[in-house]
Amino acid sequence: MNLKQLSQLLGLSQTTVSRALNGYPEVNAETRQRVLDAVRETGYRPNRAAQRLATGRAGSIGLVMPTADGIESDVHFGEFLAGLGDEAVRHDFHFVINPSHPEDEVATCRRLVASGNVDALFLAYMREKDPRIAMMKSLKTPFIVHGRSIGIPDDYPYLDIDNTGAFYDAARLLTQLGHRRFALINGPDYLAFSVRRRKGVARALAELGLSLREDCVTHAQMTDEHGFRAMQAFLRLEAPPTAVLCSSTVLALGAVRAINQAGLKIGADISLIAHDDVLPMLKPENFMVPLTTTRSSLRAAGQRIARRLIAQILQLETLPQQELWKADLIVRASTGPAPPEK
Amino acid sequence: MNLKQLSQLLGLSQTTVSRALNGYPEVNAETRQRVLDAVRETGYRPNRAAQRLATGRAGSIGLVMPTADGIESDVHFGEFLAGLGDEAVRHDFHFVINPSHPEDEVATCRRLVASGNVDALFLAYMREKDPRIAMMKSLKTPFIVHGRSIGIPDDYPYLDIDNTGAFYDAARLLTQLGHRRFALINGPDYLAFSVRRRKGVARALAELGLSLREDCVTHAQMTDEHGFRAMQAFLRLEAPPTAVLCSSTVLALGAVRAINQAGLKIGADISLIAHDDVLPMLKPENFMVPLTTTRSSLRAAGQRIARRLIAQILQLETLPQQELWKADLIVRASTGPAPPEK
DNA sequence: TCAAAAATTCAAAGCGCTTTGGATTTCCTT
DNA sequence: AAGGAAATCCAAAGCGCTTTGAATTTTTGA
Repeated sequence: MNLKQLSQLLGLSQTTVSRALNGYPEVNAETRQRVLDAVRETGYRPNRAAQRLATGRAGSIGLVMPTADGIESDVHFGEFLAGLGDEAVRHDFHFVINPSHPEDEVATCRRLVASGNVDALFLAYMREKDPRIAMMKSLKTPFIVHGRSIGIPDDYPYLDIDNTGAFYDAARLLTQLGHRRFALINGPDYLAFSVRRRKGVARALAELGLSLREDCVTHAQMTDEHGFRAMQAFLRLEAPPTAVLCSSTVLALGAVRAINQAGLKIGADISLIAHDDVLPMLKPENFMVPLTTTRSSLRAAGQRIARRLIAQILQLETLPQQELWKADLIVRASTGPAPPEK
Repeated sequence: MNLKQLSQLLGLSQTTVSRALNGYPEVNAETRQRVLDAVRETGYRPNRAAQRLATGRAGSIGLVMPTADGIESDVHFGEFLAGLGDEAVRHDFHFVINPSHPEDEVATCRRLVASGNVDALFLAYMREKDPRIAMMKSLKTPFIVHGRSIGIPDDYPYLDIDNTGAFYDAARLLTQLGHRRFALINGPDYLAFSVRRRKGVARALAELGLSLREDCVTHAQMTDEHGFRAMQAFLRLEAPPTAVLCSSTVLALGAVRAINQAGLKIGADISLIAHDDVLPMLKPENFMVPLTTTRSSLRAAGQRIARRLIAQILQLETLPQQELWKADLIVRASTGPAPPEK
């Protein structure tokens, strides 16, 4: 069943049927209803290839996967992709997934856009002064950044969470509980979100005239292993921290183990707050001691980004160009008053 | 630059140029060379949408992502996808990534095929008697299975590794080293590869009249955490195993930690072999004690599957319908003679 | 009531590629 | 040298949709 057959069936021209389906105003309401009914009955689905050819739109979104050591197998990536896919499938949008070496990202993006196979690009894993942004702004292809760069103006479309705010709030909760010795188990130091989270913690401490000690911060891939090692190192310090923040529940997993192993009690000897991307496989409430978290769903972000990207391509609706989501601070049992000084 | 312009430039018809580019025989070798040279010079790239419309092929591959708890964030997924993408991008193929609840996979696959948006489907996470296979065979859309089901005939296109053989070989190495008490830290029990790996170990033991004790096998998501807990449990047994097999280096990570924590020496007190998917972020040779592994690159599998899928769609070349890759057994320091009985 | 404006609808021209069915040339045989 | 086969190349017809420019019908205003 194609447009021609459908229009013959209805005794209308292809033009009218096409317009009825695509929401153009110059078509009688009654006629439109007839068309929609016929579509439902016949199960007509427009041929995407023909639409793409006629409109010049590719109907797909490009994403460049950084394929370096320690990045490509990011646990968080699958979850985000699930969100993206969820929304994209609803609009029959495709993906072009282009693996690339991280040093080559700019060129890969450029090539992908030039290929004409995508009509929007998705960017993530932002770094400081990320060169991809200037490059994309020089092209006319729409794009959205997940996260934000640092050190360049925020005048591009992005969706980010308020990392600074989230970690400020978390650290603030802990200072209010009397904690003074802090540690942060963070993501890679070249990624912008890590920088912001660190800044959030530092700010909360600065309000009390404190600062984050250099040996109480670690930066690395967000793996369980990293969490474990980092926590072990902290516990070996002269005056170990009593308040620890983790950039991911994956990191927290390792940290918790190290704490238990040291015979300390979470929420009493040590308070812990982790950032929760809402990975279904790792729920903070299922930890032995339920974790206090700053929460923001990665999957929801994926959906929203797909939605905005698609809206922009189809010029359906005007969604905000920049969004900064606040993370929820969820207090559970892993945070408690600072232990008395010995 | 489009076909028309290119052909005018060359003083040829569109037909001839098209044929020259698509490798048809009825074109003079010299003419073809002229065309190819012109393409290089002008940078002409055929419009994919037009090709798709003309040929009726969608130019994309569908993949249904299981989106259940503990599956979608599979660390191994990203790595596999990198392989797929790598090959697909070379042929301008797209992906349609369709998230789905696992109980709904069959219907989702069917819908995806019916949408006409994909001309091949990729299936993975095979279970016993997986219903998707019969369903796909009833349709005419090409598909490839990564892995194999169990309990139904192997008469569909697949790429699998010889899981039984790999784990048989691994276990055999250990029995030859004198080990008699075995344990297996495995993937989820409903997945076919887990079943096969267990079978491989059981077979090697059976040759010596031994069997795998029920309390020496665990099945769960392949996370560090699982590896750690499982190993801890084994070590608490009356007569702990001296030989342990892990279905993933991710599991081994946790297992190693548990062993170290118990003060035991890997390769002396306990021998360990893990299956290595060649995740760049987790190299077995970088473990404190380098790990003996059964190795098979997940990324290579992704590339190969994309290659076969695309070849089948374009009918380029005839690649084998069924491939069973042997895993390499790489002996490193984590395996040694069984310790003397006390 | 009639011309002008607004609301609907339509025919036809692409979008850029593949492919069918013929032309036209060139190459062999005999 | 002539007839037929083989080798090349071409014009034109789609593929199924969108969109332009115009035609037709309905409303509106004076």
